[in-house]
Amino acid sequence: MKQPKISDSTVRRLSLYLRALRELQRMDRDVISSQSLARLCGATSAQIRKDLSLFGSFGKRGRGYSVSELVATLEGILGLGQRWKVALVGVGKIGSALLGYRDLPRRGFDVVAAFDTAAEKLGRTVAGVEVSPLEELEEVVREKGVEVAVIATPPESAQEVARRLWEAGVAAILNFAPVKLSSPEDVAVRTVDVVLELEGLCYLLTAEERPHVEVWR
Amino acid sequence: MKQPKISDSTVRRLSLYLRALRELQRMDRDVISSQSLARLCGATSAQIRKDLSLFGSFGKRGRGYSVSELVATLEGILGLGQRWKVALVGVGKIGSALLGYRDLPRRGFDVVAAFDTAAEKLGRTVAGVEVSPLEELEEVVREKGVEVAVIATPPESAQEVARRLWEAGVAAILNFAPVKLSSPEDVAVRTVDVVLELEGLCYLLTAEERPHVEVWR
DNA sequence: TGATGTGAAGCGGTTCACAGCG
DNA sequence: CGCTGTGAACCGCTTCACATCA
Repeated sequence: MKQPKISDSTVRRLSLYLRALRELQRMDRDVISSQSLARLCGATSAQIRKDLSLFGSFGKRGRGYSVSELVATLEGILGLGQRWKVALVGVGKIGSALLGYRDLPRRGFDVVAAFDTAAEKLGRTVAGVEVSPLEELEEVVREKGVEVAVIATPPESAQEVARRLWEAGVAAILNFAPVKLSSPEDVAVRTVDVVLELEGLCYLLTAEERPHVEVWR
Repeated sequence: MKQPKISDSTVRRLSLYLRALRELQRMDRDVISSQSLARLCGATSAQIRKDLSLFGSFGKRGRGYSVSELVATLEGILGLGQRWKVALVGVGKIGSALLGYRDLPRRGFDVVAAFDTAAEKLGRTVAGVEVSPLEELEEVVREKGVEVAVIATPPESAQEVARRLWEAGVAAILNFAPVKLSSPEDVAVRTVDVVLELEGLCYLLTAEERPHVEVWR
């Protein structure tokens, strides 16, 4: 099976499947059909089989999939066979919340460095990680071998921080600042914007209330 | 122009355009072409024109769009002409971070109620909002006229909380718990899962390193 | 028998290319 | 002349339907 082009939505779903499968694993379920799995993660069975078939065939006809095997397979595909070293830039409200988020180490992500500019935060240790001054970013990132970064700075600084991160060798960035980051194409960036999500929900609310407007403006 | 079916990705982009346009407004820019706007938010000019054309025609040929008019138009489309009352369930790390997040009120979302089960948090006021016991959810939600809710509870409680929310009349839910919420189709749900985003990034990192694997498993 | 794996069909979103208009 | 608005072409993801095989 050749390594094909995988769409972003497929990758998202693979993560979704994995999340559900781990849940099943905790419940000691050891075999599952694409149909049951579909119900658990809000997909369709055909979609699941198609997604998996992009990488190989992992099921047994007439029976279904082995939960533990499929977990291992998906972890392999997603690159979760290793632990990832994460740096956090910006130790404000969101940043601190992430530092204390137990699911990160539990799922293979170790926050090994944190940066901020505010003098009163420097040197303090939050959830076992010392907060370093932003000037030392390049140095610490290289020294500790950081692979993934989370940006939780104000929007004004995000682009600049991002540039410094990838110049220091970070190739994946999760951005919580509400700005579009422009980046070289060999750097992977995803942005999470809470307000944007809320706005999307509100569109649906107001759209329902006006089901058949004739002229828009 | 009839009210058409708008895809989720279009709605997301409209929010994206709006974010960039507000930025432009702050810089006193008053007219912009689809092309320049495209550069600012990582889209294509054709995409922007197509998206907008679903709702009407708002530009001037040969000139571009009026920034302030387009902001107003998009706010109208997205239902942001009003302020929304938000309830927060779960005042842990993420919940507290959201309570203190200034962009919410700034962008039209007022957190008017917060709930938790932990006795030591009850009655305390976080960022101007009193934390109420979870039992009072229905009562407070109805009393205050809450329209939108944010779930930031542990995953085990999320589904139950969600059900109670929509039974109390909440029609839009932003969910930070890493579980698939099943909901009636007249309730809008979006889930933000930080670990899932990180996993997606890691796929790209490892996929780059193995550009042409011949046999997958 | 029952569920997988997968070509083929269907569909919806994106891009193209240009007519239309200020 | 420049940029919008938009039908038409294109492309890729999703769904269907069934041959396949444990």
